[in-house]
Amino acid sequence: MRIYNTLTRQKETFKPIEPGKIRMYVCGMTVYDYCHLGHARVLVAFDVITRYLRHRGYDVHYVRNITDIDDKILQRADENGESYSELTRRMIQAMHQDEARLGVLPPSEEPCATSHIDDIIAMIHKLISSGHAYEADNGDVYFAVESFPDYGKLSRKKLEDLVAGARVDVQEAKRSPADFALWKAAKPGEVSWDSPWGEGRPGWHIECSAMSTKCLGDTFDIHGGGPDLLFPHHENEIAQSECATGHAFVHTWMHAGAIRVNKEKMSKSLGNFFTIREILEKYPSEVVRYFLVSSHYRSQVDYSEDNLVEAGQTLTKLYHALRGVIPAKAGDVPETEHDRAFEEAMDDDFNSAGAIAVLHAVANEINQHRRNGDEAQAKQSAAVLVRLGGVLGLLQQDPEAFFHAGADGELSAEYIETMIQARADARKAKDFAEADRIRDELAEQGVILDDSREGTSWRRA
RNA sequence: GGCGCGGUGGCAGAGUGGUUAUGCAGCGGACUGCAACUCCGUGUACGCCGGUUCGAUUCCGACCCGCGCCUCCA
Repeated sequence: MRIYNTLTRQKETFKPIEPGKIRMYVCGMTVYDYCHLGHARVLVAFDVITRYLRHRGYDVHYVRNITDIDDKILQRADENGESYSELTRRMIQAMHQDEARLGVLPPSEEPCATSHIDDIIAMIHKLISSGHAYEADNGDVYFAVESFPDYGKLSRKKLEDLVAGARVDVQEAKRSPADFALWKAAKPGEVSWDSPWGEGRPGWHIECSAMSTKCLGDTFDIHGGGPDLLFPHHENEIAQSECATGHAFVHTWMHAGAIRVNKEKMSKSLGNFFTIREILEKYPSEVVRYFLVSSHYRSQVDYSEDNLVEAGQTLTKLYHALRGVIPAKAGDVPETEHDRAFEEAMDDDFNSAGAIAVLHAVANEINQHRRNGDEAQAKQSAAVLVRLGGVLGLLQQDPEAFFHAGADGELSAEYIETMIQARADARKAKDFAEADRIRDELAEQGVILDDSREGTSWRRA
């Protein structure tokens, strides 16, 4: 299996530190607002990666953190007139709902920053005593970037360039402009924790270093996250962790690609981001997941109406192959050439787009068997399709449920069934004008009818 | 300015030194009361210019264009 490592900028043959086991950490979200599409991309990407690694027989310990204390959380809670903990409680709950709807399995562990203040303080303490951090005049504690010769190895930045750059926040209290906060002194009235350096709270980067090493050890296999975390967040994590533990931090760094919206960068500052729940009002959740999985996790994807509609059409085709076929029992279906082709694609840096092409080949095979009247073979192939789809977190619904799922305000299933019966009566009486009128009427309301020997089934457009 | 990624057919999106990606859409045929679904067939491709090679979309170099990070953001 080969995985692209951001640290070396190339695909490498993957070898776990401990045979058969994989320790993975992914930066989760800061819970001050609902999850947006960018979060969905990272969530789904690492969900597919975890599912595939497990499919390959690895015991995966997947840790994804929650940042539940930071400036944005305090600011938002203040605006809302609620406590920071009430805000984060609500947002964590919402995140779990969104995840579940996208078919994202929960991580093995989900540590929160505020539950690990002791570990964070212990790590800062180590950094100060080893000369990698210092307490500044303003009460903050900073990491001394110049004390770590490897600083910049992940993002390939040179310290002199960063220091010379105009965008670095120059603060009097810092020794070097590129130094970053490990501990922030509390302002009056702010929520805070006691520490050797006075009341305050952790900086953003330190929690990930403290929690990842706490949960997974000084050195672990994979660390992932969104594309914009590469610098400074992950660069800083490396500096903190390697200085504190004296060991290499992470073997393989993985970063998902960015999401664009109608060919424009999606970002907080542009205000053009969509939350997952907004998107799920317009499209079925599995269509959104299919859209995300149908391109490689590192590529940039463009969210647009056209692209989502196409994803829906394609997923519909796959479910059509499964409709009316009861898959054979998984245990009765030996590995096929499709399984091998699927794994060949996924072994190459999780090429889910290539893997989906295999799904289409299997669907085509089901349809051919059915056309040839070979139900037994169709059941076998259907089992393969469900098995491989499951590795991507797709095609696990009952096909009828997928076709019938509708939003509020759409025609009810009962009404549709009644109309189908009326049309069947008309057809029996050879009153095709009436039959077509009913079909057209339903079509106008977004319901498409499919006739077959067994009767008429329906789906929503 | 510094660092990095990419330009594939109408669209989406893989991949490869010589042989079909795949999907959506289109066209022709079969099936159907007519459709839908499905099946069969079919067209359109690798930004530009050089180089290496028997042969390059695939390797190398220059150029053009797009994008990302360098600032809170996944």
